[in-house]
Amino acid sequence: MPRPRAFDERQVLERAREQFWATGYAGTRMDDIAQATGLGKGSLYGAFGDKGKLFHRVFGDWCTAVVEVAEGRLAGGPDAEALARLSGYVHLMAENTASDTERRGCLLAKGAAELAQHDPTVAGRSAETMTALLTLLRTEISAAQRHGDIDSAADPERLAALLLTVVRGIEAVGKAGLDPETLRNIADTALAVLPMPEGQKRLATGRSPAREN
Amino acid sequence: MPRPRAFDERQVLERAREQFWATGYAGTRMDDIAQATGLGKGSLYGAFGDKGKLFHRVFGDWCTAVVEVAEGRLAGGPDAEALARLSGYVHLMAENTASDTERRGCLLAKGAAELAQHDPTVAGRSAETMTALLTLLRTEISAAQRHGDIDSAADPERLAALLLTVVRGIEAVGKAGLDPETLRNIADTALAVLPMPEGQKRLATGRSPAREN
DNA sequence: TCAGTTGTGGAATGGATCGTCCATAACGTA
DNA sequence: TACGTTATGGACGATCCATTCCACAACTGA
Repeated sequence: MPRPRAFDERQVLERAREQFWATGYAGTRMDDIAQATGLGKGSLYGAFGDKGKLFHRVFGDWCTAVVEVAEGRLAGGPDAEALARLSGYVHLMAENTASDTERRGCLLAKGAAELAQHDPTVAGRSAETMTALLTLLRTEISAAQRHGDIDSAADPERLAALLLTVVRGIEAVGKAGLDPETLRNIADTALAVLPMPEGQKRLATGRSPAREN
Repeated sequence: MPRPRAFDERQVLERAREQFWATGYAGTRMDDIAQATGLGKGSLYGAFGDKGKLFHRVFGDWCTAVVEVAEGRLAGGPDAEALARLSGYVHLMAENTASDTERRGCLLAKGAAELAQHDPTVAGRSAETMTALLTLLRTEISAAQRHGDIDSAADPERLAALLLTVVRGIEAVGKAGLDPETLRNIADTALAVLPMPEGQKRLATGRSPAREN
């Protein structure tokens, strides 16, 4: 009956995300998005509402993706490899920031910085994302403790919060201008200082540690 | 000869900072600043140039203040108290974010997130600030190592980068919505995991540690 | 007291931007 | 094939905002 849409919604959202990511919410014009997607303004507004709704959609999808990446790296697997999974995740996040030569940073951080204060939707979604990441990290830390790779006297909740803070902090100091090599070192160091069980030797925190994956 | 200014420049900058802090760069209008300071637009532009220059001024002052706070807490003092100074600093930063009920975050992070990508002045100034903080932290960590409060096998440069990341990360996850109590715990945990010298008992990382100042 | 210089503040300007509107196009169904 | 419904996209209106302009005020040195 009706005329069907001539565009792929996912693709449009992708282009819109690129724009918001590159120039922030206030800094991107709807005309930019129209141009980038090839859509006319009428179609854009007809399909997504207004600028705010479109951003919420993009922001929400991004948050979902952030959690999915973490799930892909962390969730599931034998306890014996839990520490390796944690290490892989933290290093992956550091590498993402280190290789972000355009200094775009993370849309989650950027959006939260710009809008969380005044936009309850953004604030709520970012908070949800944080707690989801916390849960994933805590689960993995508990697994590593069961296998004896992390001191079981430590509170997994607290270590999870610390690792989350380091991951998000790497993003922040990266955007603030620290060089890629330093960012990678931070990931190393954060993993190296995790408390080992009594009597077990801790990983190197010295000047030339072999980077273990 | 000329007519003297009828306003206090410092005070005007303070009000302008409040505005930029509250609503970001793109989000604040020059009219807002004119209203907040009581100045007319002519005076504002005559005294500070344009919006960009005014923001650079405010941003620069903020960065200076951030470093000064760190210097006040960290620089100087006996080696025996170096670890306590580090602890005080990290906890102070956590407390700042924890008590920021308006979720304004830090202007340094906010400004860098919004502008660093496209504004070399902001990018440069924030990078300078990071390296200044790194230097302060490294010096203090070395002092604590001399006194035997931190394992001297650890690289002070790396530990400093880790602590800086934690401090900036607390700011980030705070803005993202983690609750104040968690933020305070993160500061505790970050200090607790610092490597102790061989054979010395590490601080508690367990579930109910006494918060030492 | 007067002249010259700079500060003041609000009106005016010019450009940019969000969102709407509408004539037209494309599709499925009867 | 004709019709109803939705999509399309570019022009348009209204608003907003940074910056300039200008008439006037305040001050100092001569």
